[in-house]
Amino acid sequence: MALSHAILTALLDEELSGYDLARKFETSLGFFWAASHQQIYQELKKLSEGGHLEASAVEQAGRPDKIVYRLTDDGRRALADWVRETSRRKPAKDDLYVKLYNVGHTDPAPVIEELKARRQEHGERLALYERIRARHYADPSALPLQRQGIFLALDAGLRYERTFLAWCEDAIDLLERSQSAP
Amino acid sequence: MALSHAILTALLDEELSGYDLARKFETSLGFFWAASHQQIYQELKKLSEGGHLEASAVEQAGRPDKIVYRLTDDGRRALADWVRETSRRKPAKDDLYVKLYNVGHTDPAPVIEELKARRQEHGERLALYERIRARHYADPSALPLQRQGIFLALDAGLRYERTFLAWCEDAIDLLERSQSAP
DNA sequence: TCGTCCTACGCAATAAGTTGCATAGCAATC
DNA sequence: GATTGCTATGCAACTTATTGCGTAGGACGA
Repeated sequence: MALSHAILTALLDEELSGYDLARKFETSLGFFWAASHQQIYQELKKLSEGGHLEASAVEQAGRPDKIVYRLTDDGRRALADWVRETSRRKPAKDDLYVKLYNVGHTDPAPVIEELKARRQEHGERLALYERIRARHYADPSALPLQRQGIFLALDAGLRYERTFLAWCEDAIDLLERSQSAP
Repeated sequence: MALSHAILTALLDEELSGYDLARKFETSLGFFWAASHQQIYQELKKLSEGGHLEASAVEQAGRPDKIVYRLTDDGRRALADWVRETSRRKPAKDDLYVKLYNVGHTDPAPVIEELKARRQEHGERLALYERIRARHYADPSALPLQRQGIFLALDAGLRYERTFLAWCEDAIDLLERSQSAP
């Protein structure tokens, strides 16, 4: 009951094709709720059948035709209902933490390597978030309400990446020190 | 390919029944990889059939009999192989962020309520992590390697909760200010 | 013209996770 | 003696997500 709501959310302001949505889920909303194109197309079909979306075929010149989806009143209502429901937090579910539990039983070197790869990856993501913030959300309190919500999600992402990055550094330090002086 | 490895990891040092594992997954490892008892029992069956675990029935007096599982050499090897593989990060997938994207289109009040509930929840989790650290991991660099990995996971959890909590406060502030002075 | 890339949509199989229900022994308590 | 609660295990149905593959049109450059 979740990807469907993310899709409805993505269609709040604009009508999009499955392809457009798939691209959108590679950035923005996709930072907080990832989905592959296969999943998206399936979900779109269900949502249309359920009356939450309305599909219309659009002929295009110079490229394949497409199907564009837009929110129905029903869909808009269902989404608003969902926002009103309370949701539960989900545990992190990151392999890395499980791997850390293995550190005493297995060579820590590959885990250290993975930590370094993550440091790189999260550093890049952090830089990306920072660029987005500088470009679009420089003065949060001046934003209209609609953009404030998105800013807050971005801000959560920013803080998360920063925190993870700092942890990574310390984790690498600790494990490398233990390895060189056992 | 993930819960199975979490289960193997949980069985590194001790042999446990499905019931024991289910309880273990409510704390410690479960903070980083949640699983229900149904999932655990199914996975245990698969892992035994695959030769990664060995099952033995244990008769008990005063309570129902149980089945205890222990790692086979094969399982230990498979686990070590998995630790050596590199894994990818997973996106957060928290409903809350998707809901924030709805804030301009819907009444923000229920989202603010949810933020407050989360503040409470994450505050409690943080306090729990802090108690665990004070009790068992007061001096990280003095720990044996095996405990260091677990400490690092705990430390990641600690930092995450602290960061989330601070974000929550700021998010509530921002949204409440916007609401009272639109 | 051949290969590659982008747009655009989809199927099928499998894996992973959730929800609801069921069973059963024993202990303690009311 | 009936209810509640803990230990202990499981089935069945369903939803959600992943992986791999397939089709097809047009653009663009070598």
